[in-house]
Amino acid sequence: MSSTNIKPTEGEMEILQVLWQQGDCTVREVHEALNKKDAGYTTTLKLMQIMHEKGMVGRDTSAKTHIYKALINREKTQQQLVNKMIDNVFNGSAARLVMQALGNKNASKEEIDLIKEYLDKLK
Amino acid sequence: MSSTNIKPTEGEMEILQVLWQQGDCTVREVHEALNKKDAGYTTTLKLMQIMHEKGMVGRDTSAKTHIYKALINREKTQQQLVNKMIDNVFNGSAARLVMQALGNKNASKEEIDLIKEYLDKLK
DNA sequence: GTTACACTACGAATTTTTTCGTATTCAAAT
DNA sequence: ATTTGAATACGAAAAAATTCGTAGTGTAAC
Repeated sequence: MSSTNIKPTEGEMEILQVLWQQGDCTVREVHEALNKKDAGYTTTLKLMQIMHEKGMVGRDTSAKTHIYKALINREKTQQQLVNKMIDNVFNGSAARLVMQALGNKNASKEEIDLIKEYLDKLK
Repeated sequence: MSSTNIKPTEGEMEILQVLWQQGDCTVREVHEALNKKDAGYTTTLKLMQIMHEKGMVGRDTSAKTHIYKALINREKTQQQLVNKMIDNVFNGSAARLVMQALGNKNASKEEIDLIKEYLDKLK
């Protein structure tokens, strides 16, 4: 029961996305990356401070402008969320989630090939 | 902006699961299907009443014991949630979600074959 | 040094979700 | 008819998540 079982909220996920993608960031950088018209700067700030309290992100406060970094692992977090969705939405069937994910527009031919390749490796 | 954009909460999803799987149910049936030790009967009841207000479920109140049924479409709802997760967690890549889903979770050989078959059809 | 500015801290209001206690109703068994 | 048990209705508390206003603080420019 360590860094496992951390369950980011939706708002927190958006912020983690930015941190994972862009690396360490200031609050302003994060705030601008997610350009939400419906939320002010201090909202983002507060969220990130809360995430810090929860141990999801670390920060360097040596300078006036603090630098945040994701502390929880990207893949592990994704895995958790996917597993949860498989249970919660697809009754435990990974296959059904996969098909649902591919069923709509989202998958290009390249992506599908990638997946087939991956499946062959799994076998 | 009709039945789209309905975003069930986690608790609501659990209830929808039951309704989708078992078909129409009484509150008690649902409540027992999700045997949560941490929530009483009236909690489930209230949730289902709220879902009714939101239009997620319908109910037959002609008898004393009301019968609830899911009103929102299972596949459509699943698709919504998956798409959201692809955006929110996997930066828009369906393939990455798929691989993450298959990577850890116990995807059986049968499931994997099923998926390959499915992929071939997509092409 | 003073001003101006951008940043963080903090508290609090709001909204959403979850939970439950209590009242009421209905029907079946006594 | 009365009791009893199981169901719904309702209000409201509690918890969680989101939002923002305002105050304070440090730094750079003047």
